[in-house]
Amino acid sequence: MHQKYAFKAVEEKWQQIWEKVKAFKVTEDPEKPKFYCLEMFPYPSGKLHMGHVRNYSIGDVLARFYRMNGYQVLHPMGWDAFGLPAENAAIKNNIPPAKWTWDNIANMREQLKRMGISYDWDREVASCHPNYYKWTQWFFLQFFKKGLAYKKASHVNWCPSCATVLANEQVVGGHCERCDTKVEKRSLEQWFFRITEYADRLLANLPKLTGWPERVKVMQENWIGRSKGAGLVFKSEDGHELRVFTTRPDTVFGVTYMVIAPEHPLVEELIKDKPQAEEVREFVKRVTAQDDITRTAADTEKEGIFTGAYAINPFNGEKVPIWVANYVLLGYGTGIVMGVPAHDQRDFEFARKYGLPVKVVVAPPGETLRGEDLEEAFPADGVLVNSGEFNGLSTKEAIAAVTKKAEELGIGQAEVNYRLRDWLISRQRYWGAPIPVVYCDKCGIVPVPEEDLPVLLPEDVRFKPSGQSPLAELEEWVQTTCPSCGGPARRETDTMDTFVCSSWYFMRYTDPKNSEKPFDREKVDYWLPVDQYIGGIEHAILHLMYARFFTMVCHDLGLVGVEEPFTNLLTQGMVTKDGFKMSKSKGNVVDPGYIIDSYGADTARLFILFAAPPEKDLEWSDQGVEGCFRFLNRVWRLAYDVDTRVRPYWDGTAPSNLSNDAKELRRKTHETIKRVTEDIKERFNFNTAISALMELVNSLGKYVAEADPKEAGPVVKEAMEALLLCLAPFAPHISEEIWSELGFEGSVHDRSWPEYDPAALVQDEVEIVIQINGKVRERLVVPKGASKEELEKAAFAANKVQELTNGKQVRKVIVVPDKLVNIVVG
RNA sequence: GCGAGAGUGGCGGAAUUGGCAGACGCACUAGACUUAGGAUCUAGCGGGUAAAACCGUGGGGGUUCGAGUCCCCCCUCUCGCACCA
Repeated sequence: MHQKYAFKAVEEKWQQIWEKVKAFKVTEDPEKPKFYCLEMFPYPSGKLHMGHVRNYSIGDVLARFYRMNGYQVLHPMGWDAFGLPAENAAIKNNIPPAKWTWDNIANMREQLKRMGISYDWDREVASCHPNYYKWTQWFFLQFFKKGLAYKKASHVNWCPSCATVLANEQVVGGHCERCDTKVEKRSLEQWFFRITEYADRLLANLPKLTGWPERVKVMQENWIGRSKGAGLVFKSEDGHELRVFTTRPDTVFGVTYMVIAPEHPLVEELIKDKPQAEEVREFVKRVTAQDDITRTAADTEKEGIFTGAYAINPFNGEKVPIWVANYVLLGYGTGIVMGVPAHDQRDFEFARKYGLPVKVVVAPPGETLRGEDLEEAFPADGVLVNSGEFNGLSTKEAIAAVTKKAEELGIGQAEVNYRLRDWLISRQRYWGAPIPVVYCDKCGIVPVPEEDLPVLLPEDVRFKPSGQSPLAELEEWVQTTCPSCGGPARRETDTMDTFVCSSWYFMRYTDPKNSEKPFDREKVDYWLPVDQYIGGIEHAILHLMYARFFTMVCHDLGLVGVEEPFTNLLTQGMVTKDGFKMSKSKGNVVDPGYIIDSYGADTARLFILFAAPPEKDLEWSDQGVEGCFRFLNRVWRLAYDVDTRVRPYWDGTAPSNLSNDAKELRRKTHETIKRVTEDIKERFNFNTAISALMELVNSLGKYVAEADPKEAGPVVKEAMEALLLCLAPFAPHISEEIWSELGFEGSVHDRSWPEYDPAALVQDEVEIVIQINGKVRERLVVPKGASKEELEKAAFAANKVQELTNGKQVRKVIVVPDKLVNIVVG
């Protein structure tokens, strides 16, 4: 064994061996329990960053741990390879997106291999490969057949910088989730997935996801935003239907005006021939020009204008004015709201501003409220007043009664509304999976037949600096024949949102080479659900909700048995430096490649796991890395010492009368096994698992230096073996090298995870604490398991205790065996 | 404003069931080895004191023999949502 820890040689050696023998290849084995360990696949930007290192190091610990525990472990890796950066690079450097992407993949694959992550590389997928996106397109066709994919015109989010539309989920605070540009509204015809049809299931299943962080579930719940209420139909004087959604149908007698969203198509109808028409048009123009953030901020001043039209309240026949106002959104409910100022704070503010009447219809039991006296709305439950036949009912009763009445009159029904919108999946971009549809003058929208898939993305394209997709201008690609009538037709030139590609990759991993179908039912059912999914919190809504939706659809299509894809979810924290997320613009990026070159992959992995628990943010520390490097060097020196001095004697059996030091080391060994096992399996606290290993190394080092090698042999062997086995998931290369150098058999990674011996943990003696009035005054070493009486006696026998209790009255003595004695004196 | 989470040495963080606060690591200090030390080893390392006492887990109160941990009130920070009818 070399005296010096040559990490570079060690890591390269084992990486080559593992690759050659395909150490981490896995297949289905119904005899064994399975563990599907998945890390979110990366966008191939070209270089690994520390967030990746953290993500994959966490996953690799679990994968290796469960493998050693006898599981068939599926641990795959692939590439979320479509997306805009490839196009930007193409424009900037004149490299085709495909080449740029594949070069990046090659680089990053090399870096991952240098990290020593235990992937089954035979299962690698890349979403930009025709063998993959063929099936993405196939899914689109299945969705289309089921009516879950459809095209419609609507007001959509447009990112001027990305030159494409975005899904609602990809707009964060009015800005593009990707590039942070302010998003605009455009009226366009686009493809959607009908995710709203699954809103209830997506919501209902959330409580079942017990292995998910609470906050992710809350975020999804808020995003889906279910509210129960009623749909009611009002009519304008000239006969237009005004459908509203309300969560408070009980307040319908309190309606004193109606409000319609400025963008609502009905506005034009209502103001026709009205003297206010021009004024209203100008108002609409002004409001719609505002960006969404200002428009929807809670503190934006409510503004409105009377349309000149009136509506009739179907419940009491009252005639109320119809207004247009900025606080009503076209995108939620019906875009029309009944104004009940007495019981809704927004309506109240609006009514006060424009002098509209405030009519109280709900009051606290036994009290009277007067609309003109109110200083704010009364939104709480109460008893109905001024509401005709419904007077005297409670809010709850009235909601039911009014809804029922509306049904009888044929003017409404109970309704559930969602904040969730359908998923806009078209992108006006080139580097994505083409939507497999053609437009025929005769037949209209025609899906491409399954046997014609994939619709290949032409790779020989030229980019203009304008940022526009070159697909639309590629006439030879756009022009095609209609699969239905054979006549001339034009291809859809939009591609799919990359989140579509990433919504099913975890299923493809189970059968990545299948050319007949996206994946085999038996294989996917063997592996799914993913037992542990690991990734960043930024996907709490986006990817994680889309993937759940996709899995449900696949379930309904009979493609997979499960409805929920991810049993346990771990959201890792950010890697920061100087308190900020690492980013090029901040100039605080630490390159993993540099760390691996300078200290090795084992050190990099160890540091990133040791510095903080996985869910928390992790502050990068160059000195912390040094510390971990020093630790691995200590492990190496320890192994070297053991190899030269103890190993010749370690194959005998341990004497039955071990010295106290030897016993203590055995205890430490087994305690370490216990702690590391529990920290990995039950708590994901890799930082404390590593500190336990450090403690073992410290004890072992001390023992080896002091003990007689002949006596120490077997005990040291046991400790060393446990150390290497427990260290293997964290620092796989050095563990493997020392394992083999010390003459242990086979690969450390093929060995069973060690079990601790409870007998070795038992101590003959324990140190207990003697407290007086709750303060520690003395420590005593007593036989383990001593009785309460014995402990009390021993405590009072101690000099210090006698001194301090002398002349005082002992009021109470609390004895906790093997822990403490607390003497209360007064 | 609403919801979730957090607040412990100079720093990252431990403390799993209410029972020795600060494991482990970093930084720092002293010493050893050395031509040298940014290597390695030994010792120390919350504040305070000559040593003790004493003080100490964001602040205040409470329960308890005993509270970082449980309860109530408050402060600060982070994240999410925010005119959703």
